[in-house]
Amino acid sequence: MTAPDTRITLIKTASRLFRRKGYSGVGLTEILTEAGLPKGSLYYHFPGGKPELAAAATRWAGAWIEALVQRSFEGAETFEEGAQAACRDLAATLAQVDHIEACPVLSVLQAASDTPLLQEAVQEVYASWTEGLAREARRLNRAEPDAAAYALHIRLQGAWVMAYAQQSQQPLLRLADEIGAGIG
Amino acid sequence: MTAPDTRITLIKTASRLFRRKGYSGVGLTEILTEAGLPKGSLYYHFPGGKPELAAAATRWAGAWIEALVQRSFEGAETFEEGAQAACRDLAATLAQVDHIEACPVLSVLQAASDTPLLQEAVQEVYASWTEGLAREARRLNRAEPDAAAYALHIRLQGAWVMAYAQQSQQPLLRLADEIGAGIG
DNA sequence: ACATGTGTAGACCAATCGGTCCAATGAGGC
DNA sequence: GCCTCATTGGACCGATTGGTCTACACATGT
Repeated sequence: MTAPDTRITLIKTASRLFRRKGYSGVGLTEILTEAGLPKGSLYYHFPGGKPELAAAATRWAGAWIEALVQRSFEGAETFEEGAQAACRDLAATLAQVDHIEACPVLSVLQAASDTPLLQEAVQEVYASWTEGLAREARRLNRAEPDAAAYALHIRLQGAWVMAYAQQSQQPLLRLADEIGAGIG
Repeated sequence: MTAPDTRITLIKTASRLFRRKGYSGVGLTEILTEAGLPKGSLYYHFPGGKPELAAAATRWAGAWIEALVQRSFEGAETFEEGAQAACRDLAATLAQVDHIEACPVLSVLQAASDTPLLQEAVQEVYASWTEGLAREARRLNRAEPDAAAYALHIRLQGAWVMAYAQQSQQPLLRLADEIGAGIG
């Protein structure tokens, strides 16, 4: 396995496991077993150990989600149209696998408070998301773009939590309908 | 320490720690040290061990939040008014201590998937919250009470997550303002 | 052929994990 | 005084935790 492959394999595997069981719920052994890699590789690519790996995984998954949302907004003519599409696309993506996974940021949030490296990554991803939504709001001439972006971020976050808890895409689809009905 | 005191002490201590570090992030030793109790007491009152304690803590904290929200709605004349009050009361309560704590349900969510006892408690609390909000919506003659209650639940959840992540009550206060402005 | 350096493989470590078990304690009935 | 039983105190267990360290494989340049 070439070097960059090892790194990205670790990130992907860790991200998936963290989103399913949370940062503290996953051991390094489990990550390495699933990735088919020895411990030496992990500490070679991530000298900072678990926190550094988690920070990288958070940023990677965060960027992935951001790209998904941005793609949803591409064809939209109004902010609400884009928001609806984002909800539905996110729902569809989460439902692709048997188990609906948590938001990647959420999954490491509880461990972030005493792990500066992780704390930083979390803040960065959240800020980037809100910023990305605000950019779309401005592009589509939405009134009060920052407030609208922030409100959407909060609702997406909440719906995702509910979807994860209930293991159903319904909360996200319901949110899309709400937005379509002109609420918010 | 009398028997009921021991039980409630364990529940309160566990609830606080879980909300700060998550279910998997807290060890039994830490809970017992903070509570000033030996291991024997824990397994006497909660033979099911950590999962049973966590389930009890989730239900206890869930009921506490529900009571808080219900109190917020008491003086309201419209559903929106009550919702606003709930956001502000929740924000004020969370800000009472130095560290803003996560939603008690959220804090055990990631461990619930492979712990039926916990899974059950989580579902129960969420259902009870939505139901409680719907009851208020009906009492205040809100149109489409169930949808309104569900939508508020999602927004509260999302704002709480953001408040926890940013360690600020601002997201909840902002949500209150939004609702006051007639959005949603 | 040999030196160099990047990565991999995995043994090993102290500390901590959740859980079990039993002796000691102490209040209340007799 | 003594018995009873609910409860506490804490030693102890095997498994797992995140992390360290060293030996080795292999590609590359010379």
